[in-house]
Amino acid sequence: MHSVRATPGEGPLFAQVQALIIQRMVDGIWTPGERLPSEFALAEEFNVSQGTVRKAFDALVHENLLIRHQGRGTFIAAHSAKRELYRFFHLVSKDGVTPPPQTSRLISFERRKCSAEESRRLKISKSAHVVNIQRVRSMNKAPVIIENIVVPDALITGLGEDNEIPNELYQLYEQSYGVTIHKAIEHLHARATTRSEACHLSLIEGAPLLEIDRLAFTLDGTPVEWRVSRCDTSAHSYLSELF
Amino acid sequence: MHSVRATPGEGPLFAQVQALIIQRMVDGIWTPGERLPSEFALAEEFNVSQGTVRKAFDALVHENLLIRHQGRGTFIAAHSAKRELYRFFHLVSKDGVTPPPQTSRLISFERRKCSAEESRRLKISKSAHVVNIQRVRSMNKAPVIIENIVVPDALITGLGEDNEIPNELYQLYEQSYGVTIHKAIEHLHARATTRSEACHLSLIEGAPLLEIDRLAFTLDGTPVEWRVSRCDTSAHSYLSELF
DNA sequence: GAGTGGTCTAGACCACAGA
DNA sequence: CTGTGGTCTAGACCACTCT
Repeated sequence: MHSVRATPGEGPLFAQVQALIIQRMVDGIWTPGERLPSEFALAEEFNVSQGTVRKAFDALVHENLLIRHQGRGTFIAAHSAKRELYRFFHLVSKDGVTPPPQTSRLISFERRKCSAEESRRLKISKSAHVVNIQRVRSMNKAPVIIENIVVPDALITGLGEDNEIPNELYQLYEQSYGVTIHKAIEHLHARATTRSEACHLSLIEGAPLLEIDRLAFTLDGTPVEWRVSRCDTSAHSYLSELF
Repeated sequence: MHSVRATPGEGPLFAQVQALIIQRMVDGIWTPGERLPSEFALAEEFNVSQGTVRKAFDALVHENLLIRHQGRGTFIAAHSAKRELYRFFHLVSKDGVTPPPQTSRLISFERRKCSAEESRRLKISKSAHVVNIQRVRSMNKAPVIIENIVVPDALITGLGEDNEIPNELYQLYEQSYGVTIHKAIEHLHARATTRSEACHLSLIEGAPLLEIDRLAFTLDGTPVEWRVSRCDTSAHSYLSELF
């Protein structure tokens, strides 16, 4: 069969195996939560040794793309509320380190043509449409974050029409639209609260706010969501661990 | 010799090898920049196979503790200006992503008894002494950050007496005092500029500032430095990548 | 018990650096 | 040329899960 070796591709075998696995995820052949064939089965299919498949798996596990369970098998990683909390939500309460439970209140929801900036950030055509969600997130019943979320309409057709908008959007993208968020880049600034923000967050106008400007990407590097969160950091802080 | 197997310790062999290697770094037997024995040499010493040593090395390379050079050997990772920039300095210019060159201006330097808060954060005795540095960092000649740095005096005796205080302190800690910063935890807040900060940063009082509260740790988890940086984020942003 | 991943070993060959 | 890490293979045994 020589599925891998017949097309030598580039570089080490394990990297080629890795790329093939990722490609199957991108193509939707393997979906989040699904169990992969065993290491030996894949080794036979790709005509490499089991150790080579293992090495490819190892790398993908480190990238949070696969999850192994001894005795059960290897699975495509899926977003879960718990996982999401730690990976993509870095605001922690000031004293304890525990991320408090959250609720969201929708402020506005609209489907409209994208702005020039949105077109640039999301790499979509200037005439494309987007879904724009604004909401306030509360922790322990106190409003803490005001979020402005922009997603290309094409990626999530029908969102908000027949279904509720859940707290954890990334699970929704994944489960309902087959869009898996894999990476995000955040730019943080300190900004003064505007009048309308002050109203939503029970702050005074001009108070310092932490602004988190996040662009989220799928597996193949396509930007999927642009989210700007403005956070009241008087009782919380953004946690960043450097290794 | 069965150096590893004779004392079965706990868990997998490669993890024990890993721990032994880390211990030698903590003990100063192997110092930053130094070349380690080859995989085969260590395998013989520890009485394991070369593959097991390799697996231990792999993990340590992922943790930024070792660096491999094909054909040359494996080395203890050392802080370099370039490495430091990417690992522990996340402020980037707003437009380009390139971290601009920096200069520092010393505001104050003193050796004194630690405060209660400093004792708590640095886990040192309430009667211990600390070195306290305050300085302003500029990027492209404009003042951007005001830093307040507190280090236990015991760890860096003599600092600032006979030598200059360099821009990159972590290199100094490592090279002059054998203290290697391996991990840091940062808590970010938005804060209003105080009068004295406003003066140093050429801002108006009350303008929003990004405060970075960082605790830095050595290999064995000892806190070594407490640093609070207050940043003007009008032309820069704190970059955080989530995977 | 059968199947899976987890660990460990042993040996082969390659690519690179340095004397 | 020698020694190093980089890759790949093959096979053994263990620990865990499920039926």
